Amino acid sequence: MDSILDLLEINSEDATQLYASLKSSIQKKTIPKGTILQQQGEPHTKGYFVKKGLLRSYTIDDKGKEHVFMFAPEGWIISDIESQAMDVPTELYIDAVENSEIEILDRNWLNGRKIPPQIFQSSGHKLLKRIAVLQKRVIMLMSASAEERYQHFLKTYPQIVNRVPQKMIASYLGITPEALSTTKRKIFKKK
Amino acid sequence: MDSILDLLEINSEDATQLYASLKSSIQKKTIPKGTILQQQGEPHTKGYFVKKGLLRSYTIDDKGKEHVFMFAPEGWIISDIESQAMDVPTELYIDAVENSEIEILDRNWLNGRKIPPQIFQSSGHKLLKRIAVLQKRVIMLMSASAEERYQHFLKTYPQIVNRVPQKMIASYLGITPEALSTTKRKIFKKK
DNA sequence: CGAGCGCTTGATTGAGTTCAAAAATCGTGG
DNA sequence: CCACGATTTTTGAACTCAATCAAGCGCTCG
Repeated sequence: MDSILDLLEINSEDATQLYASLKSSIQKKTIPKGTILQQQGEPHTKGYFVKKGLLRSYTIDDKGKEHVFMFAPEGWIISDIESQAMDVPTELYIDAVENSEIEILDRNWLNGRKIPPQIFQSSGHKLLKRIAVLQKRVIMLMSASAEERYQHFLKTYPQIVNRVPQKMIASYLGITPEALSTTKRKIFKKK
Repeated sequence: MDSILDLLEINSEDATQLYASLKSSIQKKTIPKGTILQQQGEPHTKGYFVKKGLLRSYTIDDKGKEHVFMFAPEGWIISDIESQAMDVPTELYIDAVENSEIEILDRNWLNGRKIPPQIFQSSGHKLLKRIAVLQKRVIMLMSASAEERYQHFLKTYPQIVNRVPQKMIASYLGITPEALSTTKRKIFKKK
């Protein structure tokens, strides 16, 4: 686990609101597909608000294997919350899956001092939602088969399914691309 | 840590304020080992602050298998954040692993309306930490072997290891009790 | 003090991985 | 806009780790 900011997923309405309160420290950027915004080991994580395009965060384990932690389409913020909350170097890479327009929030973007209470309060609810998503993910990883996980992913992230390579979805689900391919064939046969 | 109020790490003035806003809904209880506080399917979750003892939350999947989601020793609050944030019936059972003294917070305990903004802000950091823990857990579940997970659990929760049955630890790690037994044997042989 | 629960051990099974290679798709330059 | 090389996806076979099934041991607590 590299950074705490990557963990945060908030929706576009709230992100827009938050943006207004932070604009002084915001830096806009247009980046091509494949751009790496942050790498494992960097001392601090930043927040990346996606105006257009798609980012993802992921770790690379000691065997060199990638594990996608989250995707962030338009209107989302992606960051490494663990790095931020625990004040440790980030464990997460963040890169662009598509050509993207982003706004970079400085490393204190989630720091209470910078954010007006009423907005923090509303973003507090976002934190709860983020916890809810992670809770569900943990339960899925512990108890669900590859097929169940994929079905759940289809339901939960229909807007992402067709925009990212299969191998990244497989990585998000915690299985190999080969296993995902087999799973899809099995699902298709059922129908 | 004597009370829920201490968990929020707030000064006495704020504490008094918060206490006033919450006391109507706090209910103290002493419960024996095995008491089930909340069951899957109940429309609302509550918050349980552990003064003494140990609680856990878990799901039971369609094959009847238990999956421990978290443990809560002294000073922790346990609840179903997903149920609360998404306003859906709870998926989690919560019960007592040991005889425990608890304070029960009504189902709106995390609701911003009830809590003064400056206090909510301080608890915001706690939410971030909780997200950080879940982030780590997801990454462990995706990338680590049974042995690595167990080693990580030993490091992270030394205060819990000797207080809960092996089968619950196995369940928390996402493996069977048999596999945990084998894993421990392997670790022991190494030394 | 014995019945049941929890832990361990071993044998078998199975879902998913690894490895290899072919088929499909993508993207870039001419 | 096409063509060709690179990347991604699929398919298949062999293998691996943990799950399942089954049996025995040892504690505890009723």
